[in-house]
Amino acid sequence: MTLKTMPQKIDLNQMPERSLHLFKLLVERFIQDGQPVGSRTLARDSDLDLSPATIRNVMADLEEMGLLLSPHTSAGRVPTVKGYRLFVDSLLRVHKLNEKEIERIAEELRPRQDMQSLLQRTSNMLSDITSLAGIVMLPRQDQHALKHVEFVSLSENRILVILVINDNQIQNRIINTARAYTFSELQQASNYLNQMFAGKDLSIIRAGILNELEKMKDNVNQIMQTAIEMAQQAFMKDATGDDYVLAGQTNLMDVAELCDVERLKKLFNSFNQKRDILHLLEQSIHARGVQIFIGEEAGYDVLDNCSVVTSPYEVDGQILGVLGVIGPTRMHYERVIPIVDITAKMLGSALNSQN
Amino acid sequence: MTLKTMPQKIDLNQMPERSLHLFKLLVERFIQDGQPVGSRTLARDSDLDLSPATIRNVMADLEEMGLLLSPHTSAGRVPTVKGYRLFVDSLLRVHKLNEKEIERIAEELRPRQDMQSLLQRTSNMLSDITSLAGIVMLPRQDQHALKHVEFVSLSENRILVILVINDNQIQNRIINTARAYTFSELQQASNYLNQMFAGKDLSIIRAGILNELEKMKDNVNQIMQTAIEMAQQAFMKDATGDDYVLAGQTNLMDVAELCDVERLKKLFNSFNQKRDILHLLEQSIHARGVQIFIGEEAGYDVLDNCSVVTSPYEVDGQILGVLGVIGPTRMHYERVIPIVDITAKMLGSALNSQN
DNA sequence: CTTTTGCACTCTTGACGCGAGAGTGCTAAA
DNA sequence: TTTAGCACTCTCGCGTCAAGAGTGCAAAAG
Repeated sequence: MTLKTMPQKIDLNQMPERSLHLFKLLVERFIQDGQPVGSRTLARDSDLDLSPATIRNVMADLEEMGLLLSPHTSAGRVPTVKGYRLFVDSLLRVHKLNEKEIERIAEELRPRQDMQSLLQRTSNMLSDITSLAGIVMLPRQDQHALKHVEFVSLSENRILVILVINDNQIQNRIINTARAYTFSELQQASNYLNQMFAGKDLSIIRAGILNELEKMKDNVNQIMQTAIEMAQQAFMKDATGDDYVLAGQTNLMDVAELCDVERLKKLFNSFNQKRDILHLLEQSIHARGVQIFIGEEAGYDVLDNCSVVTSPYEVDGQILGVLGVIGPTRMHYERVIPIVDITAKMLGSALNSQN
Repeated sequence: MTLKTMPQKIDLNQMPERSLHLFKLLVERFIQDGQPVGSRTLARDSDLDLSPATIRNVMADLEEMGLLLSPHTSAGRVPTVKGYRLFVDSLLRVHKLNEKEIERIAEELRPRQDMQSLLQRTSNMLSDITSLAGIVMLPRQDQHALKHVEFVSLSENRILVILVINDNQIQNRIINTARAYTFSELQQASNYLNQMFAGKDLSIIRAGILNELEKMKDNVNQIMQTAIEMAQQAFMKDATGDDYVLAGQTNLMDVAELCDVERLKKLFNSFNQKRDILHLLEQSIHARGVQIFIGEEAGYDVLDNCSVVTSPYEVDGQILGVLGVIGPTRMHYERVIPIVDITAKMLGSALNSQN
């Protein structure tokens, strides 16, 4: 008795071929029309020539294994989270994308102005093409090689600092200074800093700056002092770009499973707070290839009835971030998975060619 | 007979004092609890000592004037759009904000890093403090005095152009060039352009550049040629910042009137498309002070059952943009109006002190 | 002339019951 | 092992019903 309730790993080889086949059919059917599917329907669908009663027996077995469950006695069955897991991991045949779709993706990911808008566009495209919500994490900031620093005086005591990082990221920061600086002072300061730090990582630069500050007590070189002071302000606080771009949230409002306003609100709120979602995305940052989170499997109860299909994207083998699609557990995985997969790859190369 | 159906202006002086009073009470009551209010309730609420029947007569009059209507025969009455109009224009007593709230606003609008984040914060604050959706239009771009231009080489044939405009806006644009430029070439080019165009408006600069291009055929000065060519690319396309920052959309999901998913979806979609909403905001850009759009009055049917309270914000008497709050028609105008009002003023001065 | 009382009427809302339909589980037969 | 038969259960839609809220109107009261 207790055995039945024990969550047990599914051993594919132990399972009758037929059961698996029927299970797959059931899941596909359910994904299609969202209704619990009953024995009769399944009997008709399957190419095997079996009576509903037989199907019922099989279904009872599958339910015992924890792959199916019925919402109530006289409804058909729906897949459980565990069922979906088995389905996507072992049963799913992924579609090939057709030429047109690939072209569409390539077109949208054409290298363009700046990274931000490329990522935005990627997210839009994902949501558009899947009719679900698209999400693209902004690149992780763990490596920032300073390419160039530049100062521009804005007013009396406000200076614009422009940092060019890794060749393709641009950061603007405004710092307030105690006194006004002349144009040439600023120029000399930036020359000095560029000479000293260009190519180095920001973390190293920070350490270096502290170092210089020490030395400075002895050294009265005005230029250096200016430069270091400004650098201090400019580099010290890290603009943590821990963030993502989300698109097509409204697509989720069509999904029948989520159409109660309370649930939607919770979901949207957690999109805004970003914390949970970021957490989830970060989990897949070191997976290689597509990863799938099903329902509240991952422990985020706002994602009940939702699945998230993710893939890291990388440039030069360096993983920069994660992108993906958020939708109902009942989504067309066979389409979504290759889309996410190919998008991640193409985004990688688009970013690469932008350098 | 036909007279009754004619939409007629309400003449306050023509209306019995008492009717107005009761009407105001009714609207306030309805705003409070969202239920159609009946004669008995209103009789209890009013300090006048009248029987429900009398109230009913008054209500019938008000309905005839088009200020009220009953959802069905045996429900109470609710204000019509016209009713709301009368209410907000003539009956409403605006609350004074208490110290704490003003402080809160001031705190959030403390001048900070860059304009973008200030506006974002303003929007968040508006939504937070009203429990509705906050919206802040990005400053109109009709005046862009070029303060400074700077070139930074990113790679072989990609150059970062930094435009500082109006002392407080920074634009980064990346342009692609046919050949690589040396550091000093870039420097000379920017010097040349700064000298020539600093302080001028972008539109004038564009004209100027075309002019120079003409002359250039004769002139073979390499520096100038480089500069003009790059400027051509950099200045020509206008980064139309026609846009806004929206916050707290999820607050609208609590609003009973909108809680059907279809309506919400439409509303959210039009937030995303931005077109309609921008249109609406632009209408109030030349109003002085707070303006209120009620329901589909303005002709945007997605805004059915919604009101938008807006106010332009300005620096040095120059109107930069519009901010406001979006909520159900049944909102606490007496609180929202002063909040929007004061926020617009404080945002103006925050932007001002940022220069 | 205004206000109130009384009353009939209308409309919503929730509860209840009912029957149809769908699907199940179990048992016994093939 | 599979199937047929059958009783059982649950949802869903529909109509009914009574309660409650609020109205409009007419006649009485002030």
